Amino acid sequence: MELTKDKSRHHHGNLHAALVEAGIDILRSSGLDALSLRKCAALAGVSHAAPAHHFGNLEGLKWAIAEEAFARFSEFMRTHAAAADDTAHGRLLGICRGYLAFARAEPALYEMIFCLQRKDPESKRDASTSYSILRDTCAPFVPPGTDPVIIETQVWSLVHGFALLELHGRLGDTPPPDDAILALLRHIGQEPA
Amino acid sequence: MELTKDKSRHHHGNLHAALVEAGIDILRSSGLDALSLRKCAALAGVSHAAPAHHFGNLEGLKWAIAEEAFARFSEFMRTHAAAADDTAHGRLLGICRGYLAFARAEPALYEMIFCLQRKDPESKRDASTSYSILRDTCAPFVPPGTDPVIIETQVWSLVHGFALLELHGRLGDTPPPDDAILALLRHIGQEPA
DNA sequence: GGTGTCAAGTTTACACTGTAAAGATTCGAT
DNA sequence: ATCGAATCTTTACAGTGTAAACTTGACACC
Repeated sequence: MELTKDKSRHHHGNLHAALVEAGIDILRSSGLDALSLRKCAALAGVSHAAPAHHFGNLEGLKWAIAEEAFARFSEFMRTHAAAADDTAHGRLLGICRGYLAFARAEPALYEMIFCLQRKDPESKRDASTSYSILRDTCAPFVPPGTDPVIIETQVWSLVHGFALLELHGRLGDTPPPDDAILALLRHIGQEPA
Repeated sequence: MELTKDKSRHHHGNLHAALVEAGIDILRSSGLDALSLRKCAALAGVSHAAPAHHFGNLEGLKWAIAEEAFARFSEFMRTHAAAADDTAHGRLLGICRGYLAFARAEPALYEMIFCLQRKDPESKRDASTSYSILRDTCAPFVPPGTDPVIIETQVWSLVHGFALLELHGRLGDTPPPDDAILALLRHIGQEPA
C-alpha cells in the first residue's frame, strides 16, 4: 500500500485507505494522543483538510480506523483459533489467550476497537462489535434455559477487564499470569456448588 | 468551596483544589474531551496559564483530578460496604454492585481513576490504585497456598471489564443484569469441579 | 468533440488548545 | 522593613479541528 500520493495527480485514488493506514501507523508509533487529522494528511501526502472530506471530522476518522483495526483483530483471532483443542474448555482458553495476546501486541488498536466512545448519537452504526468466535466458543457452556449472552459477557468481561487493567498499569509491576486469571473460567456455566 | 477567586486579590488561596473542582465539573457535564487547562482556569476565575504552575501540564492536572476522584470513589465504597451482609459472598456481591453503581453514576470520574495512562514514565507515583476494601472482601475466598492477588484480580477484572463494556456501549441496548454476570463469582476460589 | 456536473483536494481563515518565557504581585521569613 | 520565593498574569507561538470558497480532474451525455 502506497501511502504518499503521486504529487502530479490531483486525485489520490485510494485516499480513504491511505488515511486509515497513516492513522494506524501513528497510533502504533506514538499512541492515541498523537493521532490528528493533519498528521494523517501529511503522512498520506495530502492537504490538511482532505481527511474531513472523507470522514467528516476526527471522530469519523477514528471510527474508520477502529473498523479496520477490528478486521485485523478478527483475522488474528481466526488464525489463532485454528490451533484447535479437542475439548471445549481448551478452545475457550485458547481464544482468551489469543485475545490477550492481541491486546498486548496492539494496545492502541485494541483500545480503538473496544473503548472508542461515540459522541454522535445519531450515527446508525451499532457499536456492539460482537464477534462470532466468542459466541461459538461459549456455546457449549450455556446451560439450557439461560441466555447465551450472559455466558459470553461473563467471559468477555473477565478478559477485557484483565487486559485493560494491565494495559493501563493498574496491576503493578508483576501482574498475575494469564492462566491464573483464566482459571475462573473452569466454572463457567456451572451451577453453584 | 468557592471556585471563582476574589478578583481584587492576586493570590487565590486554594487554587489547586479549585482547579481540580473545576475539572471535575467539566468532566461531569461535558466529558473527557472537553477538559482543558484553559477551561479549568476560566472556571476558577484565573488566567489561562495559572494551571501549568500547579500541575506542570495537562497530564498533571488529569492525575490530580484522578486522585480526588479516587478519594470520592473510596468514600463511596466505604459507605456502600457499610450495609454489611453476614455471609462472605453477600459482602463480595455488595461491593461489586457498589463498584458498578459508581461507574454508572460517575462514568467520567471512573475512567479517570482506572483508565488514565501515564506518559511521564519517570513519575514516581504508583498507578496501581489498589483499594483495601476489595482485598479484605476477597480474603475469605483465597485458598491456602495461593496468591491473594490472583483472587482479587479475578474479581476486579470481571467487574471492571463489565463496567467498561457497558460504559463504552459494547453490550448493545439491553445489557445483561449485574447479578447474572456476578453469578460467576459464586465459584471464586473454588477448585474445579 | 465539446459540455455540464459532480466528486476529490486545495487554499484560506478562524477559534481554540498546550506550553514556554518574562513580568508583576503578594506572602513570609528574617 | 526588606529580600527572596511562591503565585499569578501577560505575551507569544506552534499545533489542532473545522468551515467556506475555490480549483482540478473524471465521466457521462448529446
